[in-house]
Amino acid sequence: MEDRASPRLLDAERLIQERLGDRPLDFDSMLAVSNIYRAATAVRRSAERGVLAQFGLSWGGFTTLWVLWVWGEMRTADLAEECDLSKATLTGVVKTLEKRGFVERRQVESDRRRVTVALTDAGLDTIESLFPRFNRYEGEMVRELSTDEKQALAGLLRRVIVAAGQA
Amino acid sequence: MEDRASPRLLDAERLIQERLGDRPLDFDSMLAVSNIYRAATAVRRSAERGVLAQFGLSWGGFTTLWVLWVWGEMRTADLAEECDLSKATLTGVVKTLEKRGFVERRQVESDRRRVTVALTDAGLDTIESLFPRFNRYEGEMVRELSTDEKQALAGLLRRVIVAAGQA
DNA sequence: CCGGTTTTGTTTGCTACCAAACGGAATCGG
DNA sequence: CCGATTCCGTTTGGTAGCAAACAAAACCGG
Repeated sequence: MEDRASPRLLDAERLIQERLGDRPLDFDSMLAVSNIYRAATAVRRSAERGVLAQFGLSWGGFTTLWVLWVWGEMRTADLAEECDLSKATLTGVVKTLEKRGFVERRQVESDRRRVTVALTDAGLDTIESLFPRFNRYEGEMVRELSTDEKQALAGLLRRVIVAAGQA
Repeated sequence: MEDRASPRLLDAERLIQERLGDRPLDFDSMLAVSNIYRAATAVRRSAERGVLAQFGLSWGGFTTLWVLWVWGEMRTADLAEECDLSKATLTGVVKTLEKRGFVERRQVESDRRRVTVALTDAGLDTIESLFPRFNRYEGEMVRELSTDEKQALAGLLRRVIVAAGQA
């Protein structure tokens, strides 16, 4: 069965194979990995331009808002973990979100090393109105896949996430 | 069939569903998209730490070297396109690669607006010895998948790339 | 208590990434 | 030719991202 939807991508992949075909390489793994990365870039760029820009948010900023919405006020370290960012990066993202008035920092009384981050009212309003739109946009980006295929894709990726984390 | 390899990921996904389950959301699309992004981050980080750091290269720097290796000397705009980066970003990446001695810029005689980028001898040596290692590492990161599954994954992602590009 | 250790978030220094503005070079219509 | 336009790569100004160094606070053994 031919992949009618993406002749250009496949052509490029074939050309690469022609150029490197005489070497003993693992093309299946190469194409799987490079397409993961390309897809992530495409998805991020599209969402940032198509939805997030209107709210003045980057992908990382959106993710942070979303995590705080789902889980509520959180300590910095846990928030970084949940957003899949280093603590250092999170400090910067939170700084930007504070500037925009979406979140606020709170000193923890019982342990003054600690800081929690929470949504402001404006942040809550924003994520409440943004997330349904974002989710519809996600649907657009994977509209070519059936429900089964979306689930299969998520499942395959889950196994890659685990394996890459251990590699 | 349960997904034994990633209980934590699935648990987190279930918790999110519990928290948002009363809203009319498209969870299949949400999980597909977020796992694409998570997998790309995992793969990039793992490769940068496990292979590229030894050569003083970032993911973007490696990609650029690789494209130049496969396709040969290229004009800036084409190189940016092939690396899936903006021209502005590519200018910076090339600057770094020049500093490291991996590539060189060349003025085009016939059109002085144009610049080409080419591998130096050091750059060629580097990519020749690096790429086989990188490719083995790619294999490690997707080791949990069979050949068929890798190809299926690449195929599904190709369709997402196209759809996201049009969304 | 008190000195050493661990924990926690921030800062520092660097690279990467983009959009938009720019400035020099080529091209095209007249 | 020449003025307007288009083309090309870089610069500018901003956010994001990491590792490593850091400072302050808490903890712990004696």
